Amino acid sequence: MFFSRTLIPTLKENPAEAEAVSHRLLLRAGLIRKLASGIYNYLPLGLRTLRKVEAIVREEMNRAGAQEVLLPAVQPAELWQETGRWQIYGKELLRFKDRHQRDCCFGPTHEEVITDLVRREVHSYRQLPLNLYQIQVKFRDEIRPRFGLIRGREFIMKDAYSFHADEADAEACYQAMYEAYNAIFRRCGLTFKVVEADSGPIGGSFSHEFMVLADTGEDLLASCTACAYAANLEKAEAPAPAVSGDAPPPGPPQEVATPGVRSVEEVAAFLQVQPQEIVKTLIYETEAGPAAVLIRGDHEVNEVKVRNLLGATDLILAGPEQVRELTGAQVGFAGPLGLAIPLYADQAVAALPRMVTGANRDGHHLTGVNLARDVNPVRVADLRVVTERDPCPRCGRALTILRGIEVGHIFKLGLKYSQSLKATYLDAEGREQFIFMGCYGIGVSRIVAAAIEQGHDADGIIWPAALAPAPVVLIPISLTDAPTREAAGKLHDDLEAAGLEVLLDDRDERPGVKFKDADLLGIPWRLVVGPKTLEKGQVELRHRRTRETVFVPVGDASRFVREKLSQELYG
RNA sequence: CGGGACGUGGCGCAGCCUGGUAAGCGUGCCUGCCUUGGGAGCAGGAGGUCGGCGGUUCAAAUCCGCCCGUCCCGACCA
Repeated sequence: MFFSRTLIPTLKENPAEAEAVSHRLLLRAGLIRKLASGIYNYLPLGLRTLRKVEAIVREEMNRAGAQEVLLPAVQPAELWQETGRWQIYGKELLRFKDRHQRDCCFGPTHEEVITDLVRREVHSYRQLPLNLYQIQVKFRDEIRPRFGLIRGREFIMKDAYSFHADEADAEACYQAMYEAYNAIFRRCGLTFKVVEADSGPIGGSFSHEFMVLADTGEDLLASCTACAYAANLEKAEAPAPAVSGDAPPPGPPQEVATPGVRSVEEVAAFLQVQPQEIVKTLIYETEAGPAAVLIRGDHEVNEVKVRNLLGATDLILAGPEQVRELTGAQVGFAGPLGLAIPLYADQAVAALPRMVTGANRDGHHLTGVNLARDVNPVRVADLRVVTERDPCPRCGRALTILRGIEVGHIFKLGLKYSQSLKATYLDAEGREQFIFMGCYGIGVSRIVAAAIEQGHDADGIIWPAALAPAPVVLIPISLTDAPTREAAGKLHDDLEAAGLEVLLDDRDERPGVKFKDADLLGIPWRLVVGPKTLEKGQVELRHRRTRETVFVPVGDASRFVREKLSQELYG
């Protein structure tokens, strides 16, 4: 590969539009260019890395017994209406009409299409199990695309769907995918963590996410410092608190005037109590009506847990008008006493012998409230977000909160789509059964960005060897020096003949420019050919990450690089 | 959708408050000379309807309005 003949428009300066490291470097290294918000062109080197990721994903998926297919990007509305998602999926679903005024969408995911295919073609238990995957362009009209390839609207995803005669077989496949995913991310050279995840609106009983650890990650995860427990913060379980031995307060709740004092901090300061003695009453609206959620003042509500407990699809915090209507007071003074809507309390609230709550009266709070004694029946559950102060729910040791970028997610889907789309098979006894399903996604283009978030320094990208657009860059110091030019040309040919991709920087540029670009591009190995070292029959080999430099005989360079690389790729 | 910021040659920016003599800097690009181990130097040159539309004015990159685009924060803590 010749630098001078390849479109690699590197940038000296940071583009104004890019903030995140990976976004900046993807643009500066000339790997991508933006066409519109959240929509990017992949340039030759960016595409090469993308293909590297795809190849690893393919190999491991095939190895795990999955078969590749390619499904359409444009899908008819009818299928989505059949599963009900035409209604449920919000504005993220890009909808449009074809020339016949038929409703269509650009696929954000392919459960409908694949299930439709399988229901048409699979009718017998003899055809199961089946694991079909594709590497496809998806479109999700994100509220706010950001960070370049990390949250684009158009992106490339590997999605696999498996079909089974029974749940046990689906679980075996889930396990196989779990292992395949570990292999994939390991081979990509990423530092990642597998976490328990909420299965979300896709449904299903359990699921895992694969998180690339990076400080810039959008996701928070709780990870045990001692055992293997790790979970998305949305999912992480809070330990049940010890029940207090303290007796409830002697008298009934006391109303105290707290004019203009509404936040937990203000109430704590005003009443001279600890935040953990105060209880926040959050009023939610759901499709099934309003509900109140009680959370300790020093805790945060976990809306995913609330949503799951209530079985609600729509869950939004009530606005000031609804709060007044339901509580009789403005926001800041809501409390559980006398509320005529369903009450839900976090288990930490239920463990409090006495608490301070709003009085449902402007400018007033109640002290000495006891949940069991004073309040209407309350459903108690784990409804809060865990913190680093909480112990691990499995082993009791310390938890730590990390940031990650979600690059993979595996779900056990169950019968959700096979039932709504009537995908059935006949079992050995001739009975019609719904097909059991699983689904498994990998953000292929996101991996490219995640690898950069994890691998970079002040000079540019540091690719894992497996993902680099090319493993070697070859820099001739001078093009006018015939021996240098010839030696570089020969090395280039030798390396390519040995099956290595090599980027020969044949541009008529000064060495400094080439060094800077080589660093920016993040190519793992740099071979420099120059008159000085050539006199000694040597070339210089430098490692991008460690900056370690060795001089090797010209004749040995090709073999040497190959050895170094295979060490890096295969340990 | 709410808040904030931005939009001036390919890229990064200044000029705008205080309208005219402001189309300017750096970099990149082209030509030539020179140079060649960490983004060299000199000389010459190409390239911009100042995001769009409308308004105010004798006069608009500059003031006003609308629109479009882009980025950042938020869209949950009572």
